[in-house]
Amino acid sequence: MTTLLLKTEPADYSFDDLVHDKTTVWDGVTNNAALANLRRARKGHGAFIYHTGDERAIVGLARIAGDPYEDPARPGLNKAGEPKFAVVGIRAVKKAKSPLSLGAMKGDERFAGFTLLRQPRLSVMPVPPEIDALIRELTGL
DNA sequence: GCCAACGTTGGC
DNA sequence: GCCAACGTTGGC
Repeated sequence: MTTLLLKTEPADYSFDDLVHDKTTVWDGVTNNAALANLRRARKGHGAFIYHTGDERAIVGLARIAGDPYEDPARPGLNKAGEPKFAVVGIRAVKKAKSPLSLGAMKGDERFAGFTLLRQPRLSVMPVPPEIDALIRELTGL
């Protein structure tokens, strides 16, 4: 059971939008490392939603609604002849009682080494179990 | 296959 | 608005 963290610019698509829609297809990921992480999602896994831009905080929890699949809108193949782009359906679970800000994570040594703090621009990443537990504790999710 | 130039993300 | 950190593209 691997939890993911998904970044989104709230002006483009926010957690509140997801709550309103109930489900959505998480598409538009182009970076190969992010796509590799996205493909590791499995139905039922959790996914924290992180707002970039002015908010810079984990704001809610979603659930993977089904296994990832090829993006029908971008039917390209990679060099290995496999689908280049993948998407995954997610479902809103709960909004965080208290959003967990990037600053708070940076100031908490228990988050040291977390990919979110180390790898800028990566929009999809796995959340290790101990970080997962910490985020749930601090956000009330 | 290398690498310079360019584009994008996203924090500051 | 700036810029660091990457990724991508294209010339060679």
